[in-house]
Amino acid sequence: MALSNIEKESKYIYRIRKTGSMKVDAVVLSDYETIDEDAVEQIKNVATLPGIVHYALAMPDIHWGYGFPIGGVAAFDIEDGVISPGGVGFDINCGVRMLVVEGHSNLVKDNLEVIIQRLYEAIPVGVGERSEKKFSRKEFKEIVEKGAKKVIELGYGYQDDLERIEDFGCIRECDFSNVSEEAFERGKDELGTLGAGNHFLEVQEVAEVYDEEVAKILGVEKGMITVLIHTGSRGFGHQIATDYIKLMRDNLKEHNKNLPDKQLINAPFKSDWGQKYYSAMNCAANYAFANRQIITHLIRKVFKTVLGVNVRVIYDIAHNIAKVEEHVVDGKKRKLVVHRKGATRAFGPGNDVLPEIFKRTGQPVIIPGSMGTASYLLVGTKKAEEMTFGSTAHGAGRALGRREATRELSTERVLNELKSKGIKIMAKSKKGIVEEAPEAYKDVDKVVQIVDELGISLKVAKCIPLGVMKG
DNA sequence: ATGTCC
Repeated sequence: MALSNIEKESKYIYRIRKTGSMKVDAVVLSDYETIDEDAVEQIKNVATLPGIVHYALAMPDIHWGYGFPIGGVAAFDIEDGVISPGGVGFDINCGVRMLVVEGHSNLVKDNLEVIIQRLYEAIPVGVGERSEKKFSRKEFKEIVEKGAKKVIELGYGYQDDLERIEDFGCIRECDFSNVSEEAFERGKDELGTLGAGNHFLEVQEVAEVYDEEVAKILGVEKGMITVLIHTGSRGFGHQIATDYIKLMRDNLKEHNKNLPDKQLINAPFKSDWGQKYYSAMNCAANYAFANRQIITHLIRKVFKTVLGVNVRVIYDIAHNIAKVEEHVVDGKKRKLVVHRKGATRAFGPGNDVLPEIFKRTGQPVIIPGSMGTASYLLVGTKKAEEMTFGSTAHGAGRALGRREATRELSTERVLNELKSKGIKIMAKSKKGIVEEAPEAYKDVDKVVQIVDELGISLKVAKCIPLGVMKG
């Protein structure tokens, strides 16, 4: 790979010194072999944006995305910095929630086929798939302004679930009046649906525990059955991203005239357009928290009905979002707009925003693997707060583009490989199976090893898949 | 990711 101007700073830390219009350095946390040149070009572009602070960062799962790379973290000064839809991603608050099933694991294993089947029947999955449940416009507004809390009030889950969700499942700086009618129309029938692409629902087993004490506090033990939900804000968030990319393009021509890449379209955070996008984006973030909450409720119903067992929430994280946070930069506390696109918040022990239960451990971090590979539960660290604006990786990261994967892999082979590992799969589309094949992704074990070794999040447990459901 | 192009 011909990466120019990249310096090895230490193991897994590579720095690209600022040149040209870059305002800060770019830093890539990865092993050299897997760094993709196009994605490095993107992180260098991000470093040119107004008000960027300290450095533009890339996590070990970095790969090419719309404008900003996926696996990217960029923090902007709240006063003279910007907010960019491309720095959040189209699937606003795409994220992961981990659940644990109470009762003996063999009960689930012996009934796996029926459990997967029932989950498949209970949770709408696939492109454009609608929910049976219809919410009124008034309810919908409250859901996108109050997030998981509102759907819990409507009967989808328990009050206790809330402290097990990042930001308690609600981002307050939101305003439904900044959401288009079209976004509402697309979103109103999709609450409680999984979607397609890399979204999935997986039944897993805790195969290994690296830190017994922390695992116990988080609520997992070796041998337990977990369920992982990976989904986001569906057509609702997608439409909000689309709307504001266009609005910023039409209304902020002068501000955006010197962009190295049109896809980096952005607005000054404190400007009208910046605030409008921020408040609409947060509606989508709340929608996604509510979506994962409703899906949790549907999963609980299946496990209760089929096996008579309860399901608890371990944690729910966002990995496509921009947030206002306080961080210490060069010894000074500053208010920043932190963009995490394919990156997970990883706040450490003692952080003020965490609930009591996680004050000792740091916040739980969930890093899912690709279909048929392991997923990890970790905790955030002080080191992440010092080094990465409190961030870590979000997954395996694509190695092959969707088109490449479709060309190079066969559905049959992917299915046979899953079968040979004893993994049950229910999938809506054949196309999805090849696009999401393990071979299309980097090695999640390696990504997790790197973030753990860097100390920006620490391994707690590893879960291996038993059954998976996909769009 | 996505009513896989307005």
